[in-house]
Amino acid sequence: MTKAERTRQFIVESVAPIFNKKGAYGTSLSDITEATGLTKGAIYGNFKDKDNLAVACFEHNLKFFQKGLFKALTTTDNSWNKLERFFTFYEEGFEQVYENGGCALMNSSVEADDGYPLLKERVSVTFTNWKKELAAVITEGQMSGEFKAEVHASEMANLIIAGIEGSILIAKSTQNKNSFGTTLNYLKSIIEKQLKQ
Amino acid sequence: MTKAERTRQFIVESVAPIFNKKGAYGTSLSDITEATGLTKGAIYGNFKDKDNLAVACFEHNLKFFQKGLFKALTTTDNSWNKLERFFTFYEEGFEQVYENGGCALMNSSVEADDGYPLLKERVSVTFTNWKKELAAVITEGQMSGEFKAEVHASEMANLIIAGIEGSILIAKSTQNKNSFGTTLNYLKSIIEKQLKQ
DNA sequence: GCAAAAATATACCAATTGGTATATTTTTGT
DNA sequence: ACAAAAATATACCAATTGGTATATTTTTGC
Repeated sequence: MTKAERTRQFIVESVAPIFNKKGAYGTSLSDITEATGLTKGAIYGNFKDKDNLAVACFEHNLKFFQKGLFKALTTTDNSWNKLERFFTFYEEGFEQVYENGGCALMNSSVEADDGYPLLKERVSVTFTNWKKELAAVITEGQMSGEFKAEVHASEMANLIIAGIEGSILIAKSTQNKNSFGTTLNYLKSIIEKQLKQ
Repeated sequence: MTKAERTRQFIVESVAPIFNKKGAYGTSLSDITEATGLTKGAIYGNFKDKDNLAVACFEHNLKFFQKGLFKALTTTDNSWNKLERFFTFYEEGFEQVYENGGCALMNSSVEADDGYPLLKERVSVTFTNWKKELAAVITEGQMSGEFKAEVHASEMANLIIAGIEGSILIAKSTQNKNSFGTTLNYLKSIIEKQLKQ
């Protein structure tokens, strides 16, 4: 690992939480130099411009989430246990998400709504993939006879994701951490009723 | 209605959609003067500063929503019909919300997360009130025997709001308008099963 | 229709923004 | 350990930012 690579990573790790909290518009270069202790020269030596740094930070913020998703859904377990692991991952990871400025997907989506076409597209694709992966687990459970056949898998996947994102939003906004876990568990219990034979 | 009041309203109406799309950080004074055709002098003659204008715009963006909520929930109808009206209001109003830059509550919440303590507080209170009003309708339905007694009203209210907000987020992000209505209806059908005796 | 008052425009301000050319320091392979 | 290369710091840039003092225009009550 070369010096440059280490510095790049150091910058991303230092700046990613700030971008997530303040947004790309809201984070200034002085925020960045202050957080890293580096000068503009060093920043621009490692990243072409602020937009490129913003995307790198988004990817970094997303990695944590993607790993958890992957770990939960790619097990040899039965389908409901996969979904349950998925819910547990969110429950356990929420504290960190909360302290880190909330869900990077939501934040980036809201900010990239106007302008930032690159980031906007990245967010859109991530949502779509997330939906697909969840829907696949549901379909799989239907094929094996574990889940009810009449459930519309992709609608259900959409609702689960919506419920999670909305719960994060409310918990953050009302500064009520506990409300997330409560709502998530309630959602889980309803989903379970809907899915299980 | 004095000239100043008319101008204030004109400014808010012209600028509110921009604030909702670009955010308070992202909207510059030149955006504002350009959109209104007025000069800085006129803007600052009517609003103390940008923050005050931002709050006024937020209130304006919220009015539409609050009126609909009020209309849906304050009828002499039975409780489920109230909730159904509520869902219908969102379904019908979504087009406008979509074109206007999304849910003002969500956008403001995400942006006001860091800084903007005044706006942050306004958003928090609005969410809390929304939750209370929904929960009250559910409790009312339980008292009259229309809804199942074992349902936890405020958890259910939280889940409904989370589902709606999350659905807006996904629909906007993936630029799939239809997904909102589909998810909303699915949510409604599940809630109905949970609530009705 | 005419002063007084209110609203708006003009012309400015310091501070900050993202970004860059160049000088200096630090890493690197040998 | 030393020269070449890479990384970082310094010093600058034009443009834009939010904001204001003052001049001008428009509205208002009489």
